[in-house]
Amino acid sequence: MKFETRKDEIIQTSAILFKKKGYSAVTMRDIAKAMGIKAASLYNHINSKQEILSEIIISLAEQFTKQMKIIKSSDESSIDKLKQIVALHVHITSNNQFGMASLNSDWMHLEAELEYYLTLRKNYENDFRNIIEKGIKENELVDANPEVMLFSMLSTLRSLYIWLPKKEDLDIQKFTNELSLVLINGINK
Amino acid sequence: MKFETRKDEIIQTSAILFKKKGYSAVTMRDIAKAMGIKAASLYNHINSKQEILSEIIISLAEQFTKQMKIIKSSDESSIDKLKQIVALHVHITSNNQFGMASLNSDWMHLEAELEYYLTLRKNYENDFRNIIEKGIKENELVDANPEVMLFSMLSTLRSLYIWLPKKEDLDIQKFTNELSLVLINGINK
DNA sequence: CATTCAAACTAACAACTGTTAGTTGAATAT
DNA sequence: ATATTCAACTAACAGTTGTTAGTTTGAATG
Repeated sequence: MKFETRKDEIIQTSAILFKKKGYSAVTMRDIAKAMGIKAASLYNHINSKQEILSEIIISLAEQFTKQMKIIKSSDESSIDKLKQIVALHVHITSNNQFGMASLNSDWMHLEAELEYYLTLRKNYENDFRNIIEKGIKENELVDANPEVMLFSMLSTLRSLYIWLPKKEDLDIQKFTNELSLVLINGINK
Repeated sequence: MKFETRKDEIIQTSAILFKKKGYSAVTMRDIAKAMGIKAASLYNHINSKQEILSEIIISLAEQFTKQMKIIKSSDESSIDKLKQIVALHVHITSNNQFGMASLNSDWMHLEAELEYYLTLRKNYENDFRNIIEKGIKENELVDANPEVMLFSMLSTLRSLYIWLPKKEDLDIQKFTNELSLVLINGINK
């Protein structure tokens, strides 16, 4: 692992610890110890513990928002858009295993940026839902409850950070295809 | 809400707070305040904060284990067993919205009972996996990666505690059927 | 009426929390 | 050589943490 700046190193080190124990259970002294320095030294690079969490979560949330904007305004079929969403989640998660844990488990500990995060998430879910609803309307998808479809897909995609690390020697492209298949075509023969 | 004992009331009240902020961010004073008493008074009924978490999580994990044992040793088809697993998760989660949040998010803060919990979980996942693999072998399920199938279903089922509460006026039976359909048959027309 | 007892209370503890202030030494720039 | 900057340090803070000890209360029981 290499780091752009010392601040970046603090953030990535923190993300590892946050994934293991959660934001609240990790102390500034824990983070410092993991870096081989004293807690007070961290403040030469960051302003607060809160800032660390915020940097981890917001940057990831903005990546999702940015890519979703591209996906939704493309002119592909609904199924293909859904496949692209699957690929998006696999891609970001495989590159940010630890940060994604914070995004999913510690977002409620955001303070100044909580509202902003919730807006990003709401918009993302709405875009996702619209793609599903259009797919149903245009007879690409089965006529089932779109809310249940959204819930099922999103739950799986949001849990990727738990599963991806367990398969270290994973072919990402292959996994993306397998996952798309299961999510879209189900498991019934 | 009514409670069997005062200890029970502490556990259920704690579960509500744990869901909102996580185990580590909830203090004994928070729990006491929510009950209208002082923190020290909690210790007339419980031995430690840790015990509260343990009671919440282990009792739920044992419910799953117990029911899985029944499902796996029945002589139904693999598909029907999977449908029963879906129903099991919906049932337990709808009755334990708050506790399920701890089970999914705060299990790593177990101490004395951590190992026991991990054993229960591992066994549960193995039983789940065996049902899927048998389904593939007997041509009931598509010949896709069973690990991906397990991951996808289990992720969705484990996230139920987040989604169920949002649909207060939900017909549980109907929801169970819709969810089974999406998980098993997919969303593709 | 006296006694018992569960369940509340007050007061305190030692350890730990995030954070600030001021200092030091080494590397870099002038 | 001198000055500046960076990034570490020590020491300390005020507040919070889980928990213990000992005490009071009020209702049920004898």
